[in-house]
Amino acid sequence: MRQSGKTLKKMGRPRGFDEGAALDAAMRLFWERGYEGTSMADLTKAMGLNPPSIYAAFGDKKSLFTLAAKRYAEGPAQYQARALSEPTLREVILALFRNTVEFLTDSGHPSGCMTLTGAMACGVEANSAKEFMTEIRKQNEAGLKSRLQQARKSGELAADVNVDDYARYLSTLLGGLAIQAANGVSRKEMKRIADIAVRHIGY
Amino acid sequence: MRQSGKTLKKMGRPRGFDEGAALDAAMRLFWERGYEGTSMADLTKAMGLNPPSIYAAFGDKKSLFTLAAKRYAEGPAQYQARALSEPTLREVILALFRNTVEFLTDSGHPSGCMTLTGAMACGVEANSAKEFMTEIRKQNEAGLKSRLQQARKSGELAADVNVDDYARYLSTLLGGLAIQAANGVSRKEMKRIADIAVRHIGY
DNA sequence: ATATATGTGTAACGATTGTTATAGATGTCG
DNA sequence: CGACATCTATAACAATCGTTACACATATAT
Repeated sequence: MRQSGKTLKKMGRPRGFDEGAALDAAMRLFWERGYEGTSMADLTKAMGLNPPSIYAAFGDKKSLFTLAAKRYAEGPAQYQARALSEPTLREVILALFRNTVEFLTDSGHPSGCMTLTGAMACGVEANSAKEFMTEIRKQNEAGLKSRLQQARKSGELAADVNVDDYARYLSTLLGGLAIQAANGVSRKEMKRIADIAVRHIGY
Repeated sequence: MRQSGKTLKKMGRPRGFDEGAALDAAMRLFWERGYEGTSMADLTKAMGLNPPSIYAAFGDKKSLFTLAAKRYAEGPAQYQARALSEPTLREVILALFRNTVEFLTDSGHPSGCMTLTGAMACGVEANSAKEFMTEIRKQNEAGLKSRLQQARKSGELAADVNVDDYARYLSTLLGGLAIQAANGVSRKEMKRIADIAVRHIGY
């Protein structure tokens, strides 16, 4: 349907903008605010285009989001694929974690993973709702932390263990399970994941 | 401001609905579809109330969401607090994972954790976007899995390790890090989480 | 140059968003 | 029984949503 480089038939007026750059702007916006949190008005502003140009080049909003997501998967998200190409398994796993941490906290792009934030909607409007959810998660982590401190005093937890870090680590595992649930993983499968987790922890 | 039980001044027409039940309906809806994915029209239908009744009893949409979220934290989400009250640390951690898996996959309520899904918007409209994000996450996990299979053939990974489960486990950890990023955890802190993770795995 | 095909800009579309004004119903209190 | 206070229902509000009709600009092809 679409053909931008070659001259096949009668050409009309050529496109006056860089499709890649426009798509990048859309990607960043979806990445930051999620699908529902990003309006076409926001997009027109960020992409520097008027609605008809967007619709002509990328289709409707859903289609634009899909294109932006593909660009994300084939671009910024390649840090994972790079890790997988390390020679040994040990290096793969170390690189996986190293790259992930680096990517998630890189200031060069919206922080976080678009596969989460892109669905975690947040127009400026809904920001307070999102923040409140974050607060609840932090409270849970705080509860866990104080329980760990208690265990430390009772000697159940070695004194050289950093309680903050360990609470965050456990929180990370539990939060990861919530994502697996969002992925549609079954209870049986999740139990096996949890089994591996507690086994590796040492319980 | 509000007073429902006691008779203090002149009373007017009493409320014709159960506030708790109405709030439960709102909670379920937000839990399933997120803040932005749930419209006031949806809420009026699910709660069986007309807009003015909702606004009089719970305030505006933001306020209603906050009340619903509190109800969630103090109700269904107490599974975590219950785990923390186990006598020993070992039991705490085992219960934490057991309860979490059970809760996340319980068919008695919307699956997943509201602190994620409540912010992960999805009106029916945006569902395809969310599903596409899930698909990307699954593809990443699949890539990881095939890399593990390769490692297994080369002997780096013990033959008795279930590759599916192990891939999901690593995915869980990495996804959990993405949530930590959404929580606003710093790079330095995330590195320490990752250190604990790889140490426990054995690398 | 003329015809044609495509892109761009403006301005509007109907639908839905969250919210509220208004009128009527229904209870409690003096 | 009124007088009053509150709740309920209908219907509308302005604003924004995603989307498109229309007119005009700008390129290629003959």
